[in-house]
Amino acid sequence: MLDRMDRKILDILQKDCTLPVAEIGKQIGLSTTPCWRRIQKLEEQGVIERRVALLDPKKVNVGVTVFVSITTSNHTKEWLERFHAALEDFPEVVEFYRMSGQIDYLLRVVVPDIERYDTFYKRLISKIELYDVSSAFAMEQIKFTTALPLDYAAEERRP
Amino acid sequence: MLDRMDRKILDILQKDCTLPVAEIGKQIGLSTTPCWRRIQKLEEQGVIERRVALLDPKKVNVGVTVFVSITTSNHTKEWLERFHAALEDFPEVVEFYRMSGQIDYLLRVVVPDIERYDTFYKRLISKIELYDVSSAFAMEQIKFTTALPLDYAAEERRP
DNA sequence: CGGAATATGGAAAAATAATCTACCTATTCT
DNA sequence: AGAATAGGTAGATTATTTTTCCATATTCCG
Repeated sequence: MLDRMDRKILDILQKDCTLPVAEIGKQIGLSTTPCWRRIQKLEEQGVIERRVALLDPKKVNVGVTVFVSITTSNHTKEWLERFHAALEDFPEVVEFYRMSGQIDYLLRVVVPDIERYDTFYKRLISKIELYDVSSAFAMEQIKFTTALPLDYAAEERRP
Repeated sequence: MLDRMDRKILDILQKDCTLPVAEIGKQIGLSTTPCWRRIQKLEEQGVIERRVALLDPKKVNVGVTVFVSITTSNHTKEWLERFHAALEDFPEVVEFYRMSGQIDYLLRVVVPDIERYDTFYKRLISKIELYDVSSAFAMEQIKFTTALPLDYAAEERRP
């Protein structure tokens, strides 16, 4: 269970993990040591998975996001494994979900432009057979955050 | 332009931004000071936007991802602003795109379970009028990374 | 109830890392 | 040749993390 202090710490670290522990402590009303211990514990428990640098997509030339909906007719274990492995190899695929409903899989792909998406697409379908692929282009990224809501963490988690 | 060294640095920092500069330097074959200077520059240029802690979604009780496709009939400026503002207020909405094609907007929403999604959905439609809303549930998050591909950053970026 | 065990908070010191400066060298470009 | 760029070393300074030691609650049994 995460108490109010833990959630305050996580709230801060999800926005900026460069702040000194002493500063975080000050913000939440805790001295350095207990604040530091809580952070350690959150890391041990795996609540904090890691700390990473976030880059500006445009500045690394991947300003275009495409959502790719995939349907497959092949549901064998062997195909699935090849599919997963294939997508791991594409750094352009930044998110990959197995879905319920009509669509089997959903990808979020980042590329510099539409031409490059086409190149990616060709490489994808040459690597693995897919029944149906449909691409939807994002015109604008209005919101993107890695900060998860913490309100639900106050309750007991389902097992 | 980002040269090979910059990309190596970014590659490391996208995975783990807690490493000491000296250690990063060692990994890429650069002494501390020039490595440090490059990181400073990448931050000034805004290539590195910020450094954040990533949490385990399940451990903060938001293990369920839902993609929400929204179509609207209202395209006035006033409606748009209210729409954007409304979604900013929902911490469950972690991604929000304006799309081309049939669907106008796409959201990624994180919640603890389907019941909670329903609660979210009701709050959403009570806040703003939407023409059509369609929800697709992710059964499994197979891949999720904040690390952008860096191969395209080697080229000149379009203005 | 008393007291051990546990959890939590705090102060201060020790260890580590970041930051910044100065100066030197090699390479490239004009 | 001279300017500009990039890397290197060394050292001083500051900032931060990590550890140690201690105090205070709170809980849980016998």
